Amino acid sequence: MPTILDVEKESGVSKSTISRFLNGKTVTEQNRVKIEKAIEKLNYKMNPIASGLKSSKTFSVGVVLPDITDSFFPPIIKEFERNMTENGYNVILSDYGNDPQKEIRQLELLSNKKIDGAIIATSNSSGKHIQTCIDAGLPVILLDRLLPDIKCDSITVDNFNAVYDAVGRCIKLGHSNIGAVYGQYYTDNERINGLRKAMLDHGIKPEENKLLKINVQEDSPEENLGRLLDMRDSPSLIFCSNVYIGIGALKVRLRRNLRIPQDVSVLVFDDIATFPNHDYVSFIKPEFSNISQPLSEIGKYAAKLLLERIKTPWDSYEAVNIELKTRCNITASVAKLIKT
Amino acid sequence: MPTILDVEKESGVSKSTISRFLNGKTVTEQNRVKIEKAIEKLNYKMNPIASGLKSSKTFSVGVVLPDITDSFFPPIIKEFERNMTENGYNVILSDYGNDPQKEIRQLELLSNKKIDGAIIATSNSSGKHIQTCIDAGLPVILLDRLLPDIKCDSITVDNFNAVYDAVGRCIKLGHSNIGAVYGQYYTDNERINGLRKAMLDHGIKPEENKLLKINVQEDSPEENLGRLLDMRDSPSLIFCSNVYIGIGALKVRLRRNLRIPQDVSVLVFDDIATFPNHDYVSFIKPEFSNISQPLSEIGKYAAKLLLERIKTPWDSYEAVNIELKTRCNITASVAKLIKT
DNA sequence: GTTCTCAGTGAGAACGTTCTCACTGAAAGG
DNA sequence: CCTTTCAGTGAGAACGTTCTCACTGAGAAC
Repeated sequence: MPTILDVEKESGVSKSTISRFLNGKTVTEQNRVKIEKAIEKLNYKMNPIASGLKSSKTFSVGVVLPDITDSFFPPIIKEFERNMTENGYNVILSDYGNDPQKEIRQLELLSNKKIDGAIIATSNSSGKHIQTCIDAGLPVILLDRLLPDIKCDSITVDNFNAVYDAVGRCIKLGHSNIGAVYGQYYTDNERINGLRKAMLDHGIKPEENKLLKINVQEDSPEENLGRLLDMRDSPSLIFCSNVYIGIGALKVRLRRNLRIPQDVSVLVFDDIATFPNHDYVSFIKPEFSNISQPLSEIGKYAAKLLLERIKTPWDSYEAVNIELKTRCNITASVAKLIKT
Repeated sequence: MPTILDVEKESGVSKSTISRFLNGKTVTEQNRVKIEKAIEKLNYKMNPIASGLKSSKTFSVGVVLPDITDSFFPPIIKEFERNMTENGYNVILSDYGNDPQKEIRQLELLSNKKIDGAIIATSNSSGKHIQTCIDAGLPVILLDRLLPDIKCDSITVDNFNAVYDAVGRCIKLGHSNIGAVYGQYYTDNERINGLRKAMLDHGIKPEENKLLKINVQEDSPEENLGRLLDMRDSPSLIFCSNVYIGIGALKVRLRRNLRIPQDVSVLVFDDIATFPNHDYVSFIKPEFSNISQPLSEIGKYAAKLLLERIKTPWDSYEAVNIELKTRCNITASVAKLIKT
């Protein structure tokens, strides 16, 4: 492999000037020609390891996730990677398998590896490990949640307001007896609080026994949806706070042969068919009303912000939260109980 | 950040010995204690960039894919990453968006980045870019396909034999009027050839007008499945050579309200519900008979083989193909036309 | 007791860049 | 015409490791 010293010999231009040229600084026209000719002739490629040693930049960034087989992440990663690659960065993938302890270890490993930045979908409610990175000058961006006790950039969607608005629209259609099944995560919590607030602001008292919290890893969404349906005073509208529960609703619909929205109206957070090769649901009519997240956008903005942070010295910015808009699609799955 | 020289001063042991200790060579007990104490005290972490400069090892490997949002890949990547991480390697993700030209560029970028190895699901039928890497001493492992003209390790499943056997079983159940819809990829080709051979070996001449090749990006699987169903002498068994087409079959079943297997028998290559949060199909009875690929295993063996190749000097091995076994599950979706 | 072996050691070169700093010479300013 | 400026230059140090090589000294072999 030819080195910059070979190019120096071949071109007759000093390695300092060659290095400058390679890093985009201006050199005289005649030197540019000489250098380019020599590089071409030798098929010289700069060695990024040697380059990184002095500059302590690796042009690699980390992506730390709980589970890449969760359909939420691939579209985000795809767009993130595309944007980072376009800017000369590589993306290192780190799946911590939903293990909060492993998450901490993985982030530390990446940090020791001298990555230039990272995005992380954390499962720890404490952000100590993240704060450590930031303090060490490593830019980190939080994905899909906030950690109130640390100063850290984040990309989220407006879970609270999205549900607040969507449920508000359903209430205006006449629904007041509202139930929900929701999961154990940060986002589920935000969403269900949006629902509560919407009800309260419309003068409806949420019935807590109709808001069922489940552990999506352990509990069955279908079973809990069934409990709502089997109540004496069963809800006219059921909100499913994530895709797992939405799919539960789909199963219940088919199993019980439910008529939607005659028997019950349904509102789901997330898209049920996210994967291009798994869209075997959208044609079942009526589609569920849903709130869909701009997954590619999340990846895009994560890349954009991270690139900015990498450029800027660590102490000269305030942490920001980029809150992206969801898209709400109320379909025939929500009954109009009153004329509008 | 403390360096090895700080540890040298603190411990009184020379940096050579410290380096040896850090790389797992034996040092005397007393030196070990001194070094460990100094490292602990200074919170020293080895700088992998500096280390990589001399040793030209980055402990990073690449994963080059056409599309990470294809549900086929995440389970593979997950297991691959887990195994590589356990062995101290990082995984760099590179999604080339189904663009063969970009694939070549991305692999070259990774190669220039001095990764230690790579796995690639190629979309190029020529392996020139891969051969270039191998010749340069960079181990590359092919995923899910073979390239006959280059000497390269690969991990595949036994597409041909899996279909050969499965179709053979269907034929023994009495099916002889067999149709198929298949895609444009290498694997589709292997599979459909397995089908052809199975028919021929049972003395049945495949009717080529019932073996419909489609471009899964452009053509509609449903439409083509419909064409088979609408034939005067329509097949008693339809083989779908991949998950996209299998989902097409699912849609057709629901749209046309087909009775399976009374109206037609179905055999699908791949699992329809691969994603943990997308299993809203398996409960529709009868499940489609299918051939499922051991995705985690693919990731595991890819990691195993790649680690081996990284250890071994490039010219001392013969390229191998690891062909993993699929699992065939013939359900009630294939009618028994004759008593067995 | 003398030689041989060999695991363990430390000094210093090497890896291939970037960075620092002093220098050059042409253009600008007086 | 003389000073000032400043973009561009090249020599050599620096980055933090690993590698090479000559050396040590304890135990084995004779």
